[in-house]
Amino acid sequence: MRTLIKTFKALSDPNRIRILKMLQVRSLCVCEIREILLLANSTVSKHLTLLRDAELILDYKDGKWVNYYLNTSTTEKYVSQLLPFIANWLPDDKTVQSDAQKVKDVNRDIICRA
Amino acid sequence: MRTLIKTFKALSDPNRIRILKMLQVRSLCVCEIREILLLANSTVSKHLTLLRDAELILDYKDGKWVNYYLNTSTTEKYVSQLLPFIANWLPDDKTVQSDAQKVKDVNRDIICRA
DNA sequence: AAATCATTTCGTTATTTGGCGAAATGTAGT
DNA sequence: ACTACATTTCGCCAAATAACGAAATGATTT
Repeated sequence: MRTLIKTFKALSDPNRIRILKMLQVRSLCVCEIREILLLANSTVSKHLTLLRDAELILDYKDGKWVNYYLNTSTTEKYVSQLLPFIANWLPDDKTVQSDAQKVKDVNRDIICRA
Repeated sequence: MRTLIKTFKALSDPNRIRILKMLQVRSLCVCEIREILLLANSTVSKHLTLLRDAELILDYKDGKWVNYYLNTSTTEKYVSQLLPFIANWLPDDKTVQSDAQKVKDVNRDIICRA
């Protein structure tokens, strides 16, 4: 039960859903996400920690950057069943569409100097 | 997006999940649920309102009782896809199992006099 | 080793959430 | 009409959540 609730709570915030939908396009670092969501770095970092605790995402270090990506190969039952649904949801959401375009356009080396 | 978040928020509370799992056994009135969850009537009513707003459950009046039941025929995309999963989840949860037994044993005419 | 820069952690604040009891509402049966 | 009783609504409180900026951490490059 605790795990299930943790999973649903992780999915209960629009900014975290936007993050998951952005990660469908490609893996991202904190400052790229910050730039698109227009939140503070610390806020984005917190959201990512929450998503990782729920096993919805994973990360790996790449130099000074931390890349976050969807945990599509998780052994966690709820995540493995929910992620495919989320991948197919919100195809017509304007914010999600705009986020996806920004993910394609964003250049980490320029953006993250801010 | 708003609808999706509302759905996930409705599913993000253990007492509301317990209610949904109990409703898998049969439809229930507020005081039966109150008796099993050991919460105040007003609290149960609030949870039920939230679940109904998310279209996860429906209700109908039966005399002085209001019967709540799972909205298995909803047209709402998220609910129609999530409810079947929830129905199959938590089969080994002790609380959920105990709740299910209590649902079978509970007699509305005795319980609701309290 | 020092400087730079991405990220995380910490402390604070405003809002939301889940809980209660009391009062209001609605229905059934006398 | 009155009473009984299930449910809902209201007002309140405590805990959880999402946000920020500032300070701490970790890694790369000079």
